[in-house]
Amino acid sequence: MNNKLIELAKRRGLFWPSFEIYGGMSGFIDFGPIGIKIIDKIEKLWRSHFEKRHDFIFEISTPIVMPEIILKASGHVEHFTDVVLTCSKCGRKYRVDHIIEVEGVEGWSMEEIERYLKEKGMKCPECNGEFEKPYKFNLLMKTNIGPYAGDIGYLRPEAAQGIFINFRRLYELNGKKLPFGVFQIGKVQRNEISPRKGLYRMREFTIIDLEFFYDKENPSCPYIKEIENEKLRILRAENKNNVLELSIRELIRNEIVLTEWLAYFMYLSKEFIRSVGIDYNKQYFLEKAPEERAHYSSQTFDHMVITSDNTPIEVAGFAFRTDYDLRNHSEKSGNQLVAEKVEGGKVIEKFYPYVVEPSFGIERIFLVAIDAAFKEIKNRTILALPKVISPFDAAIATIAAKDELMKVAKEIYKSLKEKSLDVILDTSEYIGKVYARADEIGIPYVITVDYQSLEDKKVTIRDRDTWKQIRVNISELDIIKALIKNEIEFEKAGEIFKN
RNA sequence: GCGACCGUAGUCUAGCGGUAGGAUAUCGGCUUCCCGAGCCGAGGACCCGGGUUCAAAUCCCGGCGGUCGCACCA
Repeated sequence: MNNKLIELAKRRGLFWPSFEIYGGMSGFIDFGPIGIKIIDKIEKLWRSHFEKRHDFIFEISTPIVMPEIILKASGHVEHFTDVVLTCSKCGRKYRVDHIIEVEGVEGWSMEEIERYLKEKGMKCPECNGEFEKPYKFNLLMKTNIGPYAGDIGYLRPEAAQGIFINFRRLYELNGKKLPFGVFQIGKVQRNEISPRKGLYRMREFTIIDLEFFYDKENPSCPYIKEIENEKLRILRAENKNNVLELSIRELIRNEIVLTEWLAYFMYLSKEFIRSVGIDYNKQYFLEKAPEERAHYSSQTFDHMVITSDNTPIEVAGFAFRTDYDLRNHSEKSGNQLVAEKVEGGKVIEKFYPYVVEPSFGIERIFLVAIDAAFKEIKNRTILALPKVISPFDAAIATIAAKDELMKVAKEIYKSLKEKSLDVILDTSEYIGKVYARADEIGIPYVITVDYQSLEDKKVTIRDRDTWKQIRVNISELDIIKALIKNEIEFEKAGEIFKN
């Protein structure tokens, strides 16, 4: 990631490494006042794409700590554990299933693995050295719930399980109708072996998991018709060299995407990621090969974004979880997490709904958004964020730090706040500095009170991207709302202003 | 976890055995001032611990972090 962007982030309060005064700890990031505002707007924008335009998608919130039994049922305790083999000679580490290619090796005890290695005389494939004793590495963060050591808890590695285990209630709340989707936004933890690359691989991060439940015998998505000609860029698992550009119709007809709903959500995701400032041609969906997929998934696409230094970053995942989770939790809990088929007022069948899961990493979306927005023009740094995710709608400045100008600026600040505009007052400095500072954190507009404002009750609005200015009546400043939504052209929003 | 490099004000950086310097940011003063403007003034730093030395930011050892490469990445 761009060093200048990191420096900007620390200097202007977007984010910085956590626990700094005690030396720090990689994999954790603190978000500052400006970073949080951007994150908040990204979440709002996500809601406007996925929640607000559907009446069958709603939000819940469940605990971060989970009793062990839940993550055992979900398969995470078993599958999130890697048995690692270390070569005593060259120090390379391998996952045991990469060395011992025997069905069910994940279930073996450490002793069994050690005996097998000895019997077969297996050595390090790189240097032919002997292996050390195998050991388990679990990516789940472990804790105890209450005072008894036997009550093991884990910090959730995904927000999904909190939704699955509530299926019965959620299904009831939706009037026992399918399909419907439930999401939650929250922190999750994964004990990564060696987190790197700043914001990219974190031990704690914010996820949006959307679990969408539908009847597999009625799998069609009514929105597909509207979007079937829209194209997605796809990288197939069997041919990772060529990005294919395929329409939604082709993806479904050729069974490249196995379910209509998954294709629909992938389309929404493309639009969402575009709205945070990422061009179509910097996005693609990467199909995961069977051995690359999570244990619960029958098909997975990763939504990738190519950053300014040409690195692909996974910002979202689309998994076809089938009935894996509801089935497992039903069997392990003894509760029937099922939907009902009713005919003539009678329940004639109970079944497990199928699940497709769009899952988003907020910090990564934040990362690609600021990366794409970062520009250097004429020795100036500009974070050209889309206006909807800018930390503020506008800054209010004065041409000089004079009391009579400040008074007007404060009145404007107060009245725009009352009109629900997200504004900040920055009146203490030379105007060029205010503009530069506003540019650096991506504020799209700066409203400036000058001496003439005292006479004509007008102020200038300066545009971040063009540096053009218009002059508008103070009483009409809520035109900023229309400007933010791109409902009106900047130069038509007021009189052109020139010095 | 292994290897290489690195850790100095909020930020960027100079110093590499002898008073820790600059830029920028911050604070105060002046400045009728539309793109990091100018002048004056102020405060602010050697990651932690141990060792060598008359003297350590500097050399050595250990720790903690970071960057990159290898490995790992549900």
